[in-house]
Amino acid sequence: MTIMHLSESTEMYLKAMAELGGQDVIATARLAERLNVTPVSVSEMVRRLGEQGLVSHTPYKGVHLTKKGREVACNVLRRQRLWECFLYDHLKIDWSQVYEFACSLEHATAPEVTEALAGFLGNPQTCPRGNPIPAADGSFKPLDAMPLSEAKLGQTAQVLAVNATATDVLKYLQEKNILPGREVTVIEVAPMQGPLTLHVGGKDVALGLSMAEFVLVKKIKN
Amino acid sequence: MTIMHLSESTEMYLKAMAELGGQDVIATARLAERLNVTPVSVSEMVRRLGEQGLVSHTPYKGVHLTKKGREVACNVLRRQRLWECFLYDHLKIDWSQVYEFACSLEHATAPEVTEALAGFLGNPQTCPRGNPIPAADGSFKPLDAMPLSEAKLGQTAQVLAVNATATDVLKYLQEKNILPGREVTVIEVAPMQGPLTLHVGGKDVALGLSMAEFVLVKKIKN
DNA sequence: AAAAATGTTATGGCTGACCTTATTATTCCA
DNA sequence: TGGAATAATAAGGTCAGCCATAACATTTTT
Repeated sequence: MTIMHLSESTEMYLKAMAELGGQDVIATARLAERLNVTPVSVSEMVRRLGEQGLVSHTPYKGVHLTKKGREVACNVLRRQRLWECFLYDHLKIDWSQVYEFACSLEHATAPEVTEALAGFLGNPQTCPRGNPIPAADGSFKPLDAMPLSEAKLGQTAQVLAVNATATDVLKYLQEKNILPGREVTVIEVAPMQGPLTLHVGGKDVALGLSMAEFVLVKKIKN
Repeated sequence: MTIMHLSESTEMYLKAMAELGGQDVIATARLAERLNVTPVSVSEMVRRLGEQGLVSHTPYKGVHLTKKGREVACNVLRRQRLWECFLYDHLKIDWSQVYEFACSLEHATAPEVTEALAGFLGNPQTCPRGNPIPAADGSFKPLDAMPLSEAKLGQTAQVLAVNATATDVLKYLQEKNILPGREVTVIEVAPMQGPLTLHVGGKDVALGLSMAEFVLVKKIKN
């Protein structure tokens, strides 16, 4: 693997794609949203990433990670999630803030430090948000889960992971107790892309569909 | 204290000044050396830092930290050195590499993380290189030490701290056993800014004067 | 099939932190 | 005191990563 210096920005683009795409093709607009930049900026950056062989872009159809890009992205995710573990388990940083702090650290982490950290933490398999941590060799088994947004009325499911990254979103989910391990039941599905109403931890909670997309669950009943 | 985003570069300049100046006036050329940039770039940056009230510059006389600049610098040093402790004590990173890895992390560390880390580490007072760690409020008692470069022939002294930052320099000092806690005896002082010859750990070691400036010692005999 | 929405490209601009080269100012020292 | 060394300033350039605006292409919806 060629050694090259990837900028923080590059890492953020690749990570975003891994987080919200995995293998699939991703709309450039989704990237713009998640990264908080304009679509024009995404287009520019996607071209640069394409030139570096990290992504492959079919105009008007979306963009996806190449093998090389996915390797880099998994590496970034590994660092990110290991730091999340450290910040949460050892530094007792608030759950909703862990992602953003880990994100900064991630970009500044040399491979030696990453592996030493993994050892220190005991090679954890998931981060505090429930997402799997890719192995040092880049291998990565995605969760067998579905987005809560696809759950049917009456369904009870267990939250496996939260794939959101924005601190305010994480804070909201934390307050509403929509956290890994919890069980939620869908008690209402409003029409017209309206919110889901969930029963969780003895309370009813309304959750917008777009937020529900980032809550990954496993059916456990019905 | 006004909240503002200081760039990584700004932090590096201020840290460099704190490391090699403390209170004193520093020649812009020394900054250029340590930061590995041209004197012209230092001039530019010093102007910018001056405009932000972080340093005060008297042309041809040098530059020094303002109160505000020193506060920021101490904060940076605190983060830097706390990470050094973590990397060395917990991740078992090689002594000579700890500085550079900590340096990257430092710029990416939020105040909450800094303080949580300090707590986790048990509020250490010195970093693995022997330098004192400024307190959270910015207070900072410098070492009562002299540079080894000023030691006289025949002098025996104990190394208190190593103020070098370049990994190759640290590696050299590590190999030669010039480390905090060690005792060194000056057995020769070559003329014309020539090297010192030291006796340390049963061996004789030659040390250039400029490197010796970054080894801080306390006289213990003669 | 036309209109609306979405995605892409082109152009030009900005910022921070560097760089080089050349000129000018100051300080130091013999 | 005059030349050498050092420091500062000026002018112009680069690069990444963003921005806005506008034109154009494609896809989706009606």
